[in-house]
Amino acid sequence: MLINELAKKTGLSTHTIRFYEKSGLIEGKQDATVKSNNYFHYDEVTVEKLEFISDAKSVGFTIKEIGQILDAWYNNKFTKTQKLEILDEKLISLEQKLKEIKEMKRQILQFKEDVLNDRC
Amino acid sequence: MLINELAKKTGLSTHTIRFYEKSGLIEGKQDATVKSNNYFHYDEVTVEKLEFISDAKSVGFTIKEIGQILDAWYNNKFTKTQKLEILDEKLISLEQKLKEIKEMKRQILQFKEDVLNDRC
DNA sequence: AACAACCTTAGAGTATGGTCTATGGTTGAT
DNA sequence: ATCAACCATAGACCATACTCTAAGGTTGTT
Repeated sequence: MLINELAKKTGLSTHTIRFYEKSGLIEGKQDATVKSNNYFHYDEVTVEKLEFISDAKSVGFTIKEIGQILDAWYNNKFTKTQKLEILDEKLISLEQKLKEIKEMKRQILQFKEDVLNDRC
Repeated sequence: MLINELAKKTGLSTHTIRFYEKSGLIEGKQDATVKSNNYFHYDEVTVEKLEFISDAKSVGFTIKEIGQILDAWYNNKFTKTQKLEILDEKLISLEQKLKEIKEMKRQILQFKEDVLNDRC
């Protein structure tokens, strides 16, 4: 599929998709047999990747971190051990985020108590 | 205390503290009886606020959102009902974040499985 | 008095993550 | 052949959240 269809499928703008491509998160392919244009083609894996990118962004991962995860999963530029290391590192940071969010919830619930009891 | 001591107590730079002050998150007081300078003084509540700001930032709240929470807690520019509304809104967004992070954890564990079983 | 170590404001500069515009070429339906 | 709707690249512009620099004043110790 071309970029417009990819945009429609993922809900991202073509601008954003191009930005992610420039950032190395995804990659389209040009058809060597076609010489009249230089259009890029994207596959279903790219759709999956973009969906993952959206999810990963909303949990606070940076573009760089997301690139690492995608490389660990889809690419062969890392050894098995390196891939596992990267993924474990991300799991640890997710655990950390979970802890922080739970603590923040606790704190905001306390704020609510204070408001309810006119203590502030 | 003056800004330098505040910085040491909170681990934030004076630059960052001034940025937060300009953003309306905290507020120092000038001593009206002293005319030779215009130094700002900060109290223990400001220390607490800055600690909260750091925590709130790490769970992904923006400066604007943090300002709202602090206003809901410390200020009287909102009614009780409005305060509770703001805090509930933040609790909902924290729940949402928790869900997203758990889902991301699940996904990365799946990636790990795939790597371990040479499926990628 | 002189010096380090503080204080202030104003504004410039940086990194991240987009978002938009300009320019020019291609495709496909009429 | 022409026109809307696409495609590509390059680079400008934006918001957020800092981070730093410049310029000038104050304080406290020697």
